[in-house]
This record gives sequence, C-alpha cells and structure tokens, in this order.
Amino acid sequence: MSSALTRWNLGSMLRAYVCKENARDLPHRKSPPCEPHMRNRRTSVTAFDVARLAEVSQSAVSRAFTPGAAVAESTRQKILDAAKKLGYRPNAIARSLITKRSRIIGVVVSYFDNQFYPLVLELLSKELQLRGYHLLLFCTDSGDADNLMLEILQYQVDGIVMASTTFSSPLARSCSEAGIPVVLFNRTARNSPSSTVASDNIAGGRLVAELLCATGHRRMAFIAGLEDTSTSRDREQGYLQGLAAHGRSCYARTVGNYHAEGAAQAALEMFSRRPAPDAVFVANDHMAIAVMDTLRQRLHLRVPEDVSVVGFDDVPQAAWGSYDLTTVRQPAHSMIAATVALLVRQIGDRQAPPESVVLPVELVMRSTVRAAKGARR
Amino acid sequence: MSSALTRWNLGSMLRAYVCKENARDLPHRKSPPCEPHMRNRRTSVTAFDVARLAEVSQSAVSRAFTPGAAVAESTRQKILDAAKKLGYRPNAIARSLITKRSRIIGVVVSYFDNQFYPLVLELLSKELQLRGYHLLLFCTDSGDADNLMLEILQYQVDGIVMASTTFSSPLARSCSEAGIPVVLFNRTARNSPSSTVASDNIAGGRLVAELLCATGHRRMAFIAGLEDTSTSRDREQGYLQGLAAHGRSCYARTVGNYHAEGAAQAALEMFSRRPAPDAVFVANDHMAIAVMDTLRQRLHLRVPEDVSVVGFDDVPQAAWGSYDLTTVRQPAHSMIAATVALLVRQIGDRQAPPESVVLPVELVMRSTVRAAKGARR
DNA sequence: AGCATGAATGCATACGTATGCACATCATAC
DNA sequence: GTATGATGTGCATACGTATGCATTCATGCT
Repeated sequence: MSSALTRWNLGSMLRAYVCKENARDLPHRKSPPCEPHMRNRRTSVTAFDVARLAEVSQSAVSRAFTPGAAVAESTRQKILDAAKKLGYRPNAIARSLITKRSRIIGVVVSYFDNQFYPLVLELLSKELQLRGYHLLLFCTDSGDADNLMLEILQYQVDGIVMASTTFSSPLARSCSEAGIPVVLFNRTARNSPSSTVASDNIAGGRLVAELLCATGHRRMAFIAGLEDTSTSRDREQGYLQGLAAHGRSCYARTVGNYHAEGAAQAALEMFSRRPAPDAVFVANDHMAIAVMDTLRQRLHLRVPEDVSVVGFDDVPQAAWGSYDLTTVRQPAHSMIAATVALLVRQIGDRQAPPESVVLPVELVMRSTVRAAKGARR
Repeated sequence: MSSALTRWNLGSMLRAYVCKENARDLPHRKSPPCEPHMRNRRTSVTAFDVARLAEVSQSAVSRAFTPGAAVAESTRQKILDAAKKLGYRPNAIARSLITKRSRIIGVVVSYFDNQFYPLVLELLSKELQLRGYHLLLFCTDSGDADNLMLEILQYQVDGIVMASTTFSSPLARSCSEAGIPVVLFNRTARNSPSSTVASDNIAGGRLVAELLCATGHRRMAFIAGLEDTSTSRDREQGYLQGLAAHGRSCYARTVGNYHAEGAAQAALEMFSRRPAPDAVFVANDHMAIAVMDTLRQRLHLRVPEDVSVVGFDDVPQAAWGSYDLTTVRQPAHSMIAATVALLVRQIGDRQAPPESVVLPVELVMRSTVRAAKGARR
C-alpha cells in the first residue's frame, strides 16, 4: 500500500484535508447513482478524488495533466484511467489562480452590422482555440467603456484585443499600464503603448485612386466613415494622394459614419450636386452596399454605367450577385494571425516592446467600376 | 490602533500570511514608481493590501465589495477610498473558486455566414452583461465537438448556450448530466434534458403557405436547410400543412444545407424542371438571398413577376434594397431574453426543470411575393 | 440597572490546483 | 562497493477571496 493511500487513514495530516475529504466521502457513500437532490451537489470531482482512486498523491495527478511534467508513463496511465472513470477534468479556475495565467483573451467589439467583424471574430476564435486560449467577448456601443474595462480586468485576462471602432486609445493605455498586453485591431495609433494590427489603408486608398484615374473617371468622390477612426482617415489620405499623383483632386466628400443609413444619406446629399460624381470611393463595403442601393433605387442611376463604386474590406456580401462590388481586400487571415502572434509573444515576454503591424491589401476587381472608355487612356 | 493593524506587527499569525505580506512589501518599499523590471511583477493588488491601508481586515474588504454584506457605511467608504488609491479590483478568478460561481456563460456557435447568428450573439452579449454575466465564445464547425465541450467545462461555466446548428443534443445531454444548465437556442428537441428556445417555425411555415396560396401561386416549392435540423424540418412541416389546408402540395423540393452555394445549386436544380415553380419558400434568408441572385442572374427570371421568393429569419440583409425580401421574422430579442431568463433561473435553482419556450413569429411583407392576380381570390 | 438584540468586525479556514523542496529509488560509472 | 546523477514521488504551501463563527460594542427595552 502506497504512502499516498495510507495518508487517508492516518490522523496526522492537516485538518483542512481531513475536513474536505470527510465532507466529500459521506454523500458518495450514502446515496447511490442519481437521486434528484444530488444535482445540487456541484459534481466537481477533484484531483484528490482521482489521487485516491489511483493510489497516488494529488501532486501526481496535477503532473499527469501538465504536459512536460515529471511522471512515469505507468503512473500517468493509471491516473488518466482513474480520471476517466470519475469524469475528472482539471479546474481551470483553480489552475489560473495559482499559475496567474487564465488563458483567456478579452475581445472588445462594438457592432456586428459590418460583416467584417463577425468574420474577424470567427477567425480569432478559431486561432485562439488552436493556441489553447479562450475568448471572452464584450460588445459595447462605447458608453460604458471604462466600466467595461474594469470588468475585463477582473477576469485576469492574459491579453486584450480591441476591435472596436470607438474609444480604444485611452482605455488601451490604462490596460497596458496594468501590465496586460493589448492589441488594437484594425487601427493605428501614434505613441500608443499597445501593439496595433491593421492593413495598409493608405496604400488601399491609393490603389482605388489609381484604378479610377486609369479608367478615365473625371469627378471622383469620397464617402467617409467615422471621422475619428484611423481607417477612414488613412483610406481617405491614400485616396487623395493617389488622385493628386494624377493631378486630380476629390470632387465631393460626405460622411456616412460607417452606418448604412448614414451612407444612404451621404449618397443622396452627394448626388444632389450637379454635375454628379462619376465615381465614388466608399470607406467600407458595408456602406458601399447601402450606397449602391441608394444610387440605383432612389436616384435611378446605373452602376457602373452612370457611376462607379468602390468599397473597402471585401466582406462576403461584396461578392453577392446583386452587388459584385469592386473593393480592396483586407487580409483578414493574416491580420488575425498577426494579432494572435503578437499577443502570445507579449504574454510570454512582458518586456517585449509593442509593435505595429501593417499588412498589404489587394484590389479585387469586380463589376462596379466601368471599363476605360476608348477615348482616354 | 485597530486590532487589524496590530496584526501585521505581531508575530502570532499564520505563517502563510506573513510570507505573503513580507514578500510583497519588499519590492514596494525598495523600488520607486516605475522601473522597467517592475512590469514583470504582475501588478495584482490584493484585498490584503487594501486592508492594510484602510486599517481593517481582509474580510472587511471582501464585504465592502459584496453587495448586501454587513459593513458600516463609514468603513465601506474608507475601504473604497483605499481601493481606489491602490487601483484594486477584486480577483474574479479567486472569487469564483470559492463561490463556485464563475458568472461565465459558455456560448457555442458554428458559423457566422448567416447573419442571424452575429445578431443573436450581439444581443446575447449585451443581455448577459446586463445581468452581470460574461460570455465565453466557442466557434466550431462540428468536428471536435466532444473535445470542445470538455474545454468549456474546465472553465466552470455557470451555463451554456448552444446556438450551433450541428450536434447539440448528445453533447447537451452530457452537460446536463454534469449539472450545468444548458439552453439549446433556435432548435427544439424531444426528450432533451436541456431547455430549448425557438420560434414557432411550424406556424411560420404555415404562414408562408397561406400567403402563397392567397396570392394565387400554383407551383409552390421548398428549399430545405440542413436535413437534420429542427428548424428546417419544422418550417417544412408547417409549410406542407399550410399547403395541404388549401388542398395543395409541394411542387418541388431541393436541399441547400443552409449554405449560399448549396442554395444556389439547389435553385438551379429546381428550376431546370418544367414548368418551373412560380413560388419558392427558402428555409432561411441567408439561402433565400443566394437563391434570388441565382434566379435573376443565372436564370434571368424576375422576382416576383416570374417567381416569388420567401425567406425565414428576417436578417438585416433581407431589408437591403436589392432584395427587399418577404420573410418570416424570428423574434430575436424575445428569444434572447427567454434564453437568458431560463439560464438565470436554472442557475439559481438547479432543481428547476428544463423548459421549452416557443415564441411567435411574424410575416414581414416586402416585395418578393407578387400580389394576387385579378383572376383568383 | 440588567438583559436581550442586532450590527460590525476579525479570525480561521476552505476553494482546487501547481510547484519548490526533500527524499527515495534505480541505473550507471568508477 | 561507493559516488553520481537522473528520475519519480509526496509533502507542504501558496494563489486571492468568501464566509461561518465568535466577539465586541452600542442600542433598545423592560
């Protein structure tokens, strides 16, 4: 009989353990399989229970479930068998308390209307899962931002991804100061203590300008997203640069605030001007789609014959038959991969400096930009 | 001087506390504000630190942060001040360990292509947050289902929402057996030990049948989702019932498996038959949109002049100008409210029996069903 | 005055796991 | 045969909080 087992019969151990084990033994013995009141008993099988059955110590059980720990293969098997028999799974909460690693990543998003975010969330979830992390989700329409952050921090998350359009910077700073790695997703920020991951929005804007110039458009407009987001600003900046490089300037500009209704309104406003633009670059696909609907149905314009439309993101809907939107593709997969890689690195080494990753974009040619006229080019 | 404070000077306390406090004191005293290596020190301010500053015991601190606990308002303020000064926030992990309540709800979804799920997730997140719960997200394309469930259980979630089209039932059962409340979202299941929340899919199907009959359609078809989901089956069943009530039967049936490509294929297949259907009910909006695009662009049919289309869900895109899809609205808000209410009740009282909630649907008339011909009706 | 009552508070312990340390065992090399 | 690791194991403790219990004190009532 191993010393581990005798321990349960001796009287010389810590009182704590005695109490626990006694308390647990009684219901076990008394009530057979499944009386109704048993459901109240939060059925947690602990490492001690497994240890007793496998005739080893609790430490051994812990080690059997810790990859790379020192356990003989034979005992490991004995323990795993016992664990399976009892339906034991290590308690991640208790583990976190001691290791100070929760393996939870807090993710903040603001809205899902823009399909880019569900897409990102799905990829992020899978990527994190692959790396053994889990995703605690927070949705917010700004407002309670500070409060929210405190809630996140209470859960001792190992890291945070901010994929929210609003706030970000000030809050991100307070997190970084709390010593928790933060990645700002899909935005850039000067002097931020957090890492950022974004696509090359400026280059994307420039690509659009070049496309529109090359296809002989004359009155090129822009519909902005939220004015205080880096995405909208950068896309616009690149667009203006690109136009300037061809000796052109932006013919008209309105603001859609990254919302469908705002975009529809912005389109109406923009196209009340005469002569109307013959091309419009919209700061994201979500708005571009609303713009197309407005152009066609409210203004009875044809796309691309009367007006060309270009979006940004390449969300799934951009490829839908009714839109077939020419757009700039953000490399969602790479962006997520970079985000997780950054997080993991900073979690492993808190000295690691924040980093800003910018990933290349790609023009996706569909059918909302009219071909170059014979006359020009 | 309170006895709480003297405690730190006396030598008669548990060694554990002494060690902890000593270990923590040293770096505090030695290094001023912000040397780089300090970032390594996982800056967790504990209840003991606050207690010392406020000159009370750790218990008092705990109570100050526990609503409804017995603390004098004066000491509570003293503690909250000290806590703010130190930037203290209770450690939710440690709290969970002792209360056996993590206030975390595990949520399983399979895919976000169908915009109904992002929508649901957003509502669910907000509703849970309102009730003081948090959302641990798991995305899965079936496959690793069992493994996934084990991961969820490790985190001692207080409850689980399954909004995944695949698996569900068998896994849900194993959870219920583990004593954790489970709500199956958007599906029904006979003899399930879990609660379910769904809309009245059968009534919805019937409504569609009645609409199509009333508007004088003759060849009414159905495109199914995934064959093994209750949603698709129930919608079909209601539809058939409704048709039968008007002495009609289903003219054609294909399967789209709830995917856009599957739906497009199903439409092509269905409309190769002559005479072609003059109305098609598609098991959800996501597919209905793909069907509309296929009808219009591949088959050059007009909607609704040549063929009427009806969907199910009323996702945001159904209202987009290019589709303006007539559909059956699922009451997402009520469904979420019911889901959370069920969970909370079962968490509070584990004796509470599982319950099945079915919520009423509503026909949303838009423009993809042609009006009744003068001849009929 | 005397006693019962209730409110605040501190003490001790429990939650379930990981891990440093000491120890035991066993194989290898001398 | 002892010395030297290498390996496996158990013991004790720590993580940060919540809570039953005992204690103290102030208050109210008779």
